[in-house]
Amino acid sequence: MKKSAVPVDAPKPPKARGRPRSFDRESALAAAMDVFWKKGFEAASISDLTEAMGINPPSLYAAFGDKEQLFLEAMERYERSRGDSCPYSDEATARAAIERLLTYMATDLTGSDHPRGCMMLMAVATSANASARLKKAVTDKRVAAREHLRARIKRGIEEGDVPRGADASALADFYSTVMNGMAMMARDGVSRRSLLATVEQAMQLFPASSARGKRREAAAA
Amino acid sequence: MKKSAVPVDAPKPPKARGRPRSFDRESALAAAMDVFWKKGFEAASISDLTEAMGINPPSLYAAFGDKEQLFLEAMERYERSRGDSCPYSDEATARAAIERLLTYMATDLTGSDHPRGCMMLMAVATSANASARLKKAVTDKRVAAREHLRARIKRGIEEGDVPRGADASALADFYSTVMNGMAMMARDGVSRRSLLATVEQAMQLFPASSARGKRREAAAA
DNA sequence: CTGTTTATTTAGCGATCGATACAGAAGATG
DNA sequence: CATCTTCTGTATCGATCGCTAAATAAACAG
Repeated sequence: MKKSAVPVDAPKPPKARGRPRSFDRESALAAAMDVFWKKGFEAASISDLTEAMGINPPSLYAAFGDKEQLFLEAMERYERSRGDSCPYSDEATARAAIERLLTYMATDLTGSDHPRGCMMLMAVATSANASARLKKAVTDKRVAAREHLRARIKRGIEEGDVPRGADASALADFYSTVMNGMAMMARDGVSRRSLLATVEQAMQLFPASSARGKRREAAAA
Repeated sequence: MKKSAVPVDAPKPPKARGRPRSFDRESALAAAMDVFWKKGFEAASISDLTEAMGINPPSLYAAFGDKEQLFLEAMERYERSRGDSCPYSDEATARAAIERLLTYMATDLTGSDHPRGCMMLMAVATSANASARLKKAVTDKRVAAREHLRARIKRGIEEGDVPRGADASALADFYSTVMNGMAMMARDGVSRRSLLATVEQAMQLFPASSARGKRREAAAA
C-alpha cells in the first residue's frame, strides 16, 4: 500500500522548490522564544519579534502561521530544552529526582544567558486576552508538569525509596508550589544562592525512607 | 507664617465648587482593582476599566490621572485591604504569625468574591512595557513584603520564640517563595484544600522553639 | 530562455490602544 | 438671573496593534 510502484521514497528527499528561506528557522524560533520569555505573550509585539528574529512580518507569518502558533512552538521548544537539560526522572530515587529538579531550576532560573524566571509562568499572567486554545495549552503544560512530579513520587513509593504513608499528591503540590515561587523570586532578582538555600530547606520536608532517626540530619548545619 | 490673617482654616471645608462627581470614587476604584487583578496591568484596557467602573474615559482621567496612576492607587488599595484583613504581626510568636499569614493567603487566593490569585503577582508579569516607575513600585512592594516577613522572624528570635540559630533571611525567603507559589497555583485553579495542605507542610519546616525532641510532631499524622 | 513556485520587501489594511478637545450639563456664587 | 467652575458624554486624535495584498527576487523544471 505504498504510494507509488517505483521505490522513490528516499529517506530525505526535500526537493526544495521555489525560493529558499533566507533565515534559519530554528534560530529565529529561539530568538522569538527569548522575546516571549522576557515579555510574555501579549506584551511581545510583532515588531519586537520580527526585530529579534531578523525578519519581516510576512516571513514570520509564512514560517509560523501567526503570533499564537509561534508562541506555541516557542513553548514546545522551551519545555523540550528544559526537559533535555534536566532528565530528573533518571535519578534512582524520588528524593534525588526532586532535589535534582529543584537545584536545576534554581540555577537555570537565575541563568545569565537568557531572561530571568520561567517562560510558562509569564505566559499564565500574559494570556488574559488570548484565545481559549492558547490558555488551555499553557494550563495543560503546567498541570502535566505537576502530574509528572506526582507520578515520580508515586513510583518512589512503589519502589520503596519513599515511605508507604507519604501523600504523593500533597508532596507534588508542595514542590510545584516551591518551584513556581522560585520562578517569581528569580524574576524579582533574588540571587541564585538564596534560591539554592530555599531548595535545601524544601528538601528537608521530603519524607525519610529509612528508620525514623534519620530524618533531618541537616538541622544542625 | 500662616497663609491668612483671618482664621478661616476650617478642619474640613470641602466647599465643592463646580459640578459634583456623579459616581463614587471608591467603588469605581474597587471596580478598577478587580479588572487589574483579573487581567494585569497592560492587558486591562481603558475600555475594560471604564466599562467596569461605569464611567467614560474623561471621567477616569479627571479622577485618577492616567492608567498608570489608577493602577498605583488600585495597588495601594489592594495591599491595604489585604493587610487590614490579616494583621499577622499581632500574633504572639513568629511561627503563629507566619502560619496565620499563609493560612489567610490560602483562603484568600481561592476566594470566590474576587479574581483568583494575587494582583501583585499578575502585575510583575504584565508590566514589561510599562514605565520604569511602575515596575519599580511593584518590585518595591514585593521586596517590602519579604522584608516585613524577615523582620517578624528576627523579632521572634530576639523575643525567644524562635531558636537563636535560625536564619531569618533564609526562612523569610522560603515562606515568600511558598506564598508566591501558592498564588500561581491558585491562578491555575488548584483547590483551597490543596493550598492549605501545602501550608501545613511548609509550617513543618519552621524551627522548633523548645527542646530538640519537639520538632515535627506532625510527622506521624 | 520561459514558466512555476516560494520567499522576500514595501506599504498599508482595519481595529484597538491610551488619552483628549470640545460642548453641554450641573452645581455653587453673586 | 448671570457667571464661574467642574464634571460628563460624544467623538475623536495619533500611535500602535496583529496581520496581509501586491510587487519583486531567487530558486527550481522544462
